[in-house]
Amino acid sequence: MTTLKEIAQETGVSICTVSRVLNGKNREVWPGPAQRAERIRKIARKLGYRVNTSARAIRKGSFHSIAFVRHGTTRFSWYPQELLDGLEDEIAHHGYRLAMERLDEQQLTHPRTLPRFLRELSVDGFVVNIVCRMNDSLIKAFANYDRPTVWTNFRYHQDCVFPDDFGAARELVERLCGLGHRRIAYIAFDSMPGKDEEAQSLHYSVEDRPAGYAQAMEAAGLPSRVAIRPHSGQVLRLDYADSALREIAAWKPTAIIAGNLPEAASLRAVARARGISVPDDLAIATFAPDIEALALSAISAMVLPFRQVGKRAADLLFHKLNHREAQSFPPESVACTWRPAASTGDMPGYIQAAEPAETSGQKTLRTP
Amino acid sequence: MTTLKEIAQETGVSICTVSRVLNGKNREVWPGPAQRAERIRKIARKLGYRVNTSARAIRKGSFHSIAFVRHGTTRFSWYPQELLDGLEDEIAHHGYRLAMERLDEQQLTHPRTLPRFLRELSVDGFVVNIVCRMNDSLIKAFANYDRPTVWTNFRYHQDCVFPDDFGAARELVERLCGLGHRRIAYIAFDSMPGKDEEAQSLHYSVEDRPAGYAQAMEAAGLPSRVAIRPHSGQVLRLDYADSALREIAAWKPTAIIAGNLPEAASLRAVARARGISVPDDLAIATFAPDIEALALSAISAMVLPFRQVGKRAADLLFHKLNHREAQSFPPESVACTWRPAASTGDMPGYIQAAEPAETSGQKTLRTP
DNA sequence: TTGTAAGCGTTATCAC
DNA sequence: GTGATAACGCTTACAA
Repeated sequence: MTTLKEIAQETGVSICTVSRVLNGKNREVWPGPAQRAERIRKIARKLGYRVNTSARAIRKGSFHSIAFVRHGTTRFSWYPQELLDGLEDEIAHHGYRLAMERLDEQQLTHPRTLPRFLRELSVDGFVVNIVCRMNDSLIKAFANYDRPTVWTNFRYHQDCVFPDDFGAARELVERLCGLGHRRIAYIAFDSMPGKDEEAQSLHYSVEDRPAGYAQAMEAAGLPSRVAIRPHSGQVLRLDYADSALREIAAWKPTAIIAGNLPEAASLRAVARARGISVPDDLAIATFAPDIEALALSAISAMVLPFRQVGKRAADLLFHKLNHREAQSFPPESVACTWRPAASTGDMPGYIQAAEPAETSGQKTLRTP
Repeated sequence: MTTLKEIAQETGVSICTVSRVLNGKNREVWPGPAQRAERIRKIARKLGYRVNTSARAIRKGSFHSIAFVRHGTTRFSWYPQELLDGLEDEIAHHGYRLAMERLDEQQLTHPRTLPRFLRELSVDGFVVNIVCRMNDSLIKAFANYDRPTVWTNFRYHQDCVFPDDFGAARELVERLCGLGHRRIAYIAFDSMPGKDEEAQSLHYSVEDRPAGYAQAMEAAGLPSRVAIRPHSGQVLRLDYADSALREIAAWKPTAIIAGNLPEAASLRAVARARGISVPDDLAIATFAPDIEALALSAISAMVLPFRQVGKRAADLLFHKLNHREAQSFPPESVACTWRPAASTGDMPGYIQAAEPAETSGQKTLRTP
């Protein structure tokens, strides 16, 4: 690795001159020094000089590094690429770097096996992505480390940034009302009935989405109808979708809000199998990150703003870093945006290939 | 932050003694020094001492940090959490850390906007996760940086680690043969017909899986049958699944290998809608990472070993780091493992709720 | 504008 | 087993 020393020797000036020139701390108004500065830069380029960030860090007293902390158990952490994107953009803008760290279950109970990044604390702050509602011990554990911390995709009473799932559910109801829907049901496969221990490991949206739905329906003076199935880790639950749709069929809904995208996909698949056109006969709406690969044109969605969540988390972290007295901030929810279903929900190719509508018989869900 | 100096002052010994004790470089066989060492450790603990990794790095001449490089465009990178897990485990084992970095398209063409980690090169090596087959310029770009580099989930003629998709497809055929299947079709929705420019942006598995299938079928003396649909970014393509199943229905397959999990899920959904029992009437097999959430009990799969891919990538990177003369290594594919469908493929709950089988009419795919 | 010199926190060397 | 001393690469008063 090229050092300032080598460049100094090559150019015949002192080390600190090289440092100053390369950091742009000379005004370079006179021709002589300006020429010399140009020569220094040229040689630095020729030698492929890169500043040694460790040496710089040791002088500046900062690691210029933020840890992104996820849970060792996959389902206890959730972040789309977008969240990392937003985070990285903002962090890079401040000249910092993102270090991926993992926190395993037993590392919290046995401090002997603390992960390296906590043993060494070689970062300036934490962005935590542990989305389950565990007991407060974890949060207190982070409070003990003298580092600014921001929680992402997690709702708590302070220091957190998360998509406004409650507001999104409300807006979904309002949008559907605006489209003329009056009988809007809510279907989810991953809510737990009770407030038992297991429920504590669920993402806040599992509570907030149905709550937002219920509140908005009540505010609109409309009757709510909810069908819940117990959680299962499967990507498609056609059996759940089928039985949930049957459960509310007699109620004749014209729109359904699904708890998440796979659930919406399951519902759509079952609707198709029954010859119900989506969204023409039955609107399906849900919540989804803005990932191209998840595009489901027939399904309306509130788009979860994970890029902004990441960006905002970084903003708040740097604010904490620059104002060490500011110890915590109130919870921040980021608004979701409405993405209506494409009008060509059922693709011509499928319509043509589908079973003749009369064979599926069941039409109870169709609107008059 | 507590430093060695403070501990030295507190205990009344020299800085380097503290350093030695804390690094366990004293044998501590005599009682006197052993007691003193204990006292030093105690005070270090009391003061909350953490080694300054920057200072250590500057002394050791290493950043103790590996960059994980992903592409700024989401679809050009792909890594499950498992890959990161395997990588982190191995990296942490060597006392290194993982820095997340992103490479955007225009940063490659305009060197002015090089990302910080490449401008500063403050890592010891690169683990690259850019899975599209772009032109070689990117690979050459990395070769220019004097850092060991390993490519993951990417097949190339050197310096890469990836799941053995070709072998997995072969094994899928062999396993299905072992179960008595003779008419095995291959269905995929994301292969491009030609070798055009767009195809260069595809993952290697899009080629390797059908190729492995074709080779194994030929080796078994069985006729191949392939149905391909053009790529679309949607999570479910029931229309594709429907038309592809129709296309090969007359051939009367007893098993289908799907190009990936969403495709398998689409096929299963359509099979269900038609009253075809999976896997009893029609076996569906595919390729999938070992993520709990993707469990689809009725579908057989070759499990993609991403944890090992990550681990192996780290292994190879550290080998390169420790033997700087070893400039490159031949491509390494990691074997996948067979995960058969659960026998209770169609859940009783669904069967009960499903349309009566006679209404769907279409039984062409059933085996005699 | 430039050079000298000190110092950041740590580790390695080498006499003791 | 210990401690003085030097060194890692860089930044920055301060004096020239």
